[in-house]
Amino acid sequence: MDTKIRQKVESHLREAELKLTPQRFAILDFLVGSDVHPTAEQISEGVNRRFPRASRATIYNTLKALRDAGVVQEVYLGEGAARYEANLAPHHHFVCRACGKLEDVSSEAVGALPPCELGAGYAVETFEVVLRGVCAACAAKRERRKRRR
Amino acid sequence: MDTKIRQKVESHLREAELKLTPQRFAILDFLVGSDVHPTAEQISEGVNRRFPRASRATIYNTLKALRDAGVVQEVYLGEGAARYEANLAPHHHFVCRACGKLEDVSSEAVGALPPCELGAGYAVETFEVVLRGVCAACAAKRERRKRRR
DNA sequence: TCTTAATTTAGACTTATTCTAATTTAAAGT
DNA sequence: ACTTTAAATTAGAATAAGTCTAAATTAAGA
Repeated sequence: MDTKIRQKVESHLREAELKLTPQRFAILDFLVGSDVHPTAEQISEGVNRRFPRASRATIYNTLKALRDAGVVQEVYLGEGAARYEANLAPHHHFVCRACGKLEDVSSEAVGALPPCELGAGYAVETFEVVLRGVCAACAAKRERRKRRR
Repeated sequence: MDTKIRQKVESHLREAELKLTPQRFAILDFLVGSDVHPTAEQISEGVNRRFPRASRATIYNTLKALRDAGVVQEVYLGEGAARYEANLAPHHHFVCRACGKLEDVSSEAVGALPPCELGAGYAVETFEVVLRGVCAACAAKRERRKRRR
């Protein structure tokens, strides 16, 4: 494992006051090195290609612990399984209607939400935005198809 | 059933080119009359208190059909089960961190998203916002608790 | 090294949802 | 009203995602 990533992972675990177990290293390392927002199932497959193996319970326990520690984000899009990522920069998501790809969108790109009127007494602390549409690659494909006609 | 709601439900079903079955009436009627974003399970319980009964498969099939027809919205918050509502006005959601309550937030209250920079070629068509924080009722409760000390 | 609380494990269990194949029915046509 | 038929409904089996349990292991502090 890349030493730099290993150190990053280690500091995350320490920060979260979690024991530094090989399983946790493996899971968090896998997530740090992934940009596809894998499901628990995919994380399990990826991690278990090599030593150390992690049981299903450990995969779920670890993901939950890391989520609670604010080290990973859990994303629900209603496609069955939750998806995970280790992107710590505040961000939102874009889902392509055509290819289904899930991409991160930086918080800055979305900008601040206009102060919303929720009635007196409401305190909004965070917000998540899911943008839906067609990604550049799919849009280009469509354009080409159109031109061919 | 209230004649007005029945007509509303009927026009929705016709619009969606769905057969007008008693089960569909019952399900959609239940949703129109609910403001709690029930789960499929809760819809099943509510509908099956009285005639006509609807099987589990029908509940799910109907909700999916209505969702595809744009008549109901399916909301996923990662709490296990999907939740449903018949609010056709464009809107977003607020989840209270303290009591877990899910509330609608009108589109106007949230306002337009600032034109986001997703890179060339991206076409954003819709977006959903989930606001999280503390609702007025819970905020008041906390305030009272604080003062008592 | 010893201790202990935290962690991991296999596998059983639960919950949410989908599937299947047989039966029924809404609605269009006569 | 009566027939027809594609669509819808049904009970229950099947699947998928995640949680729980209780025993075994282990990280980390004394």
